[in-house]
Amino acid sequence: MIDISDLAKRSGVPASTLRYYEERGLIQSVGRRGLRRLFDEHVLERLSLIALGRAAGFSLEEIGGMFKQGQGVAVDRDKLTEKAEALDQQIERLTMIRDALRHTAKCPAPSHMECKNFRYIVRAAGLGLLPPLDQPPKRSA
Amino acid sequence: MIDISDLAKRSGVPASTLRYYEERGLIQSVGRRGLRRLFDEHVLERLSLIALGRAAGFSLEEIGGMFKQGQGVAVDRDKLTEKAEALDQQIERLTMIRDALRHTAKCPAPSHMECKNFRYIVRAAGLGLLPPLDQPPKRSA
DNA sequence: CTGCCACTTCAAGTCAACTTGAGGTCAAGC
DNA sequence: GCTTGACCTCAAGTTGACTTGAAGTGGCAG
Repeated sequence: MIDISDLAKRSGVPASTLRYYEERGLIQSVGRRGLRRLFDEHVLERLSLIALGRAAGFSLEEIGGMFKQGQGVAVDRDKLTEKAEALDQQIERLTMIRDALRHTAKCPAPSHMECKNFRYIVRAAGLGLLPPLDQPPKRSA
Repeated sequence: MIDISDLAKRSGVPASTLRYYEERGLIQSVGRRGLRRLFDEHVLERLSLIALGRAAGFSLEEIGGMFKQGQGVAVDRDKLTEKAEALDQQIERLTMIRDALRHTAKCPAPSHMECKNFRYIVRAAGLGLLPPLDQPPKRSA
C-alpha cells in the first residue's frame, strides 16, 4: 500500500500522469486513505509494461487493450505477440528507411529522383508518392 | 511549373498540407499566377525526402534542418548520416523492446517483475523505472 | 485542536502536424 | 462582361498524451 508520491518516486512517472492513467483505466488504486489514493506495489509492474508499450510506439488505448479485464497484472499474451509482430514490421520498415537515408547521403545523383536506387528504396519503404501517404504516423521513442 | 492541385495529385500530399509545408519553409513555390502558387517539379523530390524523414520519425523542424539553406533539393549529407545513425539506435532499441514483448508473452513467471530476464530487458531497453522516462517520444510510422 | 500542505477534482492549456471553415479573389470559359 | 469555382488567407478546431492551475479537503505533526 503505497501512496501516489511514493509510486511517482519509485516509478519515475509523475503523479499527474498516474492520475491520468488511472482515469484512462490503465492502472487502478486499491483504495483511499481519506481522499488520497493507495496503490498496490503491483502497479509498478503494470507501469513497466505500459512504458514498454509506449516505447514500442503503441497508444495508451492499445496498451489498455493488452491487459486482461482490469484485474491483476495479466496481459493478453496473444495481443502481445501480435504487437511484437507489428514491431517486426516496423523494424523492417525503419531499416529500409535508414538505408534510404544513408543512400541519399552518399548518392551523387544531382537529383535523387533520377536515381533508380532512391526511387526503389523510397517505394519499398512504403512511403507514398504516388501511392499517397496512408499509415498515419503514431508515436514511438 | 505545376499548380498546387497537380502537385497534390502527383504527390498524394493534400493541398492544405502543401501550403502548410510552404509556410513552415519545407518547400517553396516559384511564383504565382494571380494568387495561385506555381511549383517546380523539383518539389516532388523534396516531398519524397520529407516523407522519408517523417517515416523515419523526425519532426518537420528536424527535416527542415536537413535541407541546405532553402535552395534546390540539396540536403545536408552530414545531417542525413547523423539521422541514419539515430535510426540505427532506434532500431536497436525497438529490437530490444520487441524481444521484451515476446518474452513477456511467453514467460510463465506469475509476476514479470519476479523474472530477472524481464527486468533486465526492460532496463536494457532504456525505459525508466527506476531511471525515469526521459526520452520524450516523438512521432514515427 | 489547529494549521499545514500534500493530496484531491475539474477545467483548461500545450505541442505537433495538420484539417476545416469563413470569407475573399481572380483566371478562364461562355 | 459575367459567372464560376478553384485557389487564396487567416483563424480556429482536432487528436493524443499529458501538464498546469485554481479551488477545495483532510491526515497528521505539534
